[in-house]
Amino acid sequence: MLQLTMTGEYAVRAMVHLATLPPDTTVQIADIAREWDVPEVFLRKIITQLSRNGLVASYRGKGGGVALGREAGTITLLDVIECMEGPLALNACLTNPGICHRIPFCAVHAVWHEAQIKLREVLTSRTLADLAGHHIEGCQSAVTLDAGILSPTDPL
Amino acid sequence: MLQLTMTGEYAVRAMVHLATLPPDTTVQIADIAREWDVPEVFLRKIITQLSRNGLVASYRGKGGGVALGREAGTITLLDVIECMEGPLALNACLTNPGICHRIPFCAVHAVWHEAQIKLREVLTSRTLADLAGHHIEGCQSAVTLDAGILSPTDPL
DNA sequence: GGTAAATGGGAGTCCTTTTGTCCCATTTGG
DNA sequence: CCAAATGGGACAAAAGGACTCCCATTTACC
Repeated sequence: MLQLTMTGEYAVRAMVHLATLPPDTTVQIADIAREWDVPEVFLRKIITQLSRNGLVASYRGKGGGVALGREAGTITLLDVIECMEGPLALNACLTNPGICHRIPFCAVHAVWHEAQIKLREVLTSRTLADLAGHHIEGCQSAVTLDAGILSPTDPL
Repeated sequence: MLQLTMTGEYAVRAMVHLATLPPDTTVQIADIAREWDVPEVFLRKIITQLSRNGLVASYRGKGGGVALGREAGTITLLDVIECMEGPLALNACLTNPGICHRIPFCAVHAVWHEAQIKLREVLTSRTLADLAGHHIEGCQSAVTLDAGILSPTDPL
């Protein structure tokens, strides 16, 4: 299917969570799992993978936990997704040219190529810092909503 | 996975094939299957689905076959893909808002929304007429290559 | 009418991927 | 040493993808 998997989705949630914390703060996987509705043991696998690629730093032993592996401003959404799902390939012919023997005269291939470039552009245009910032703002808006200062129907 | 399925890929091949034919020409499914390396029985299922949505017109009985259901210029790549794979949804939260209880303050959701719009733009920017045209040109280039007028290393 | 040639449709098979779980090893602070 | 944390391998259930089989239906032509 042309859709992000739960693995990728969960990874993004975890990374956004980490990005909202003050730099170098560590948090435990169980806490992330609880707050973002992710099965804990599964999230452990996911974070291990992120850790192997340097996107998160993990600390074992009592008092350990995980933190962002690099500065939030240097990690894009695409980084997280490709870490879990492998290189982006909207169509198999984009990574494995041998599959389609009609390249180089396949016009469809060119369209997929263009589509993939556009998708990459969007997915690399926001860093975790951006996403975390908006997330925090959004939460504050929500709190404001709860406080009744804004009507629930007001546009954000 | 974030990738087109074989079902969608085969459907595109078949539609491009139909679009290269003169208007209202019918061809048999077995012929398309043979020429484009698609399992015939499987392609029959795919074309049935395209037929149900009016993208192809099918004629049963001896001497029957299939043809384009509408003018090639009115059918986009997205039409074909969505016919086979359902509505485009890069992330589940785009079609099923209830899944993510953090909307409307989820910044990631907004990114997926933008990415999907861009992807739709590309996939709707080319009709089968465009693709068939380029396909024919490409084939002619290939023929020219075969004739030895151009070197195989010459850029197309 | 009968037969051959074409698409239509339901059911089912096989395989891979996804989405997890279980259990235990390893690390580390107190 | 013990409790608390991550790491890793094996495994399991469920879903989805990629087909096949069998037969029904339609139609042209003799």
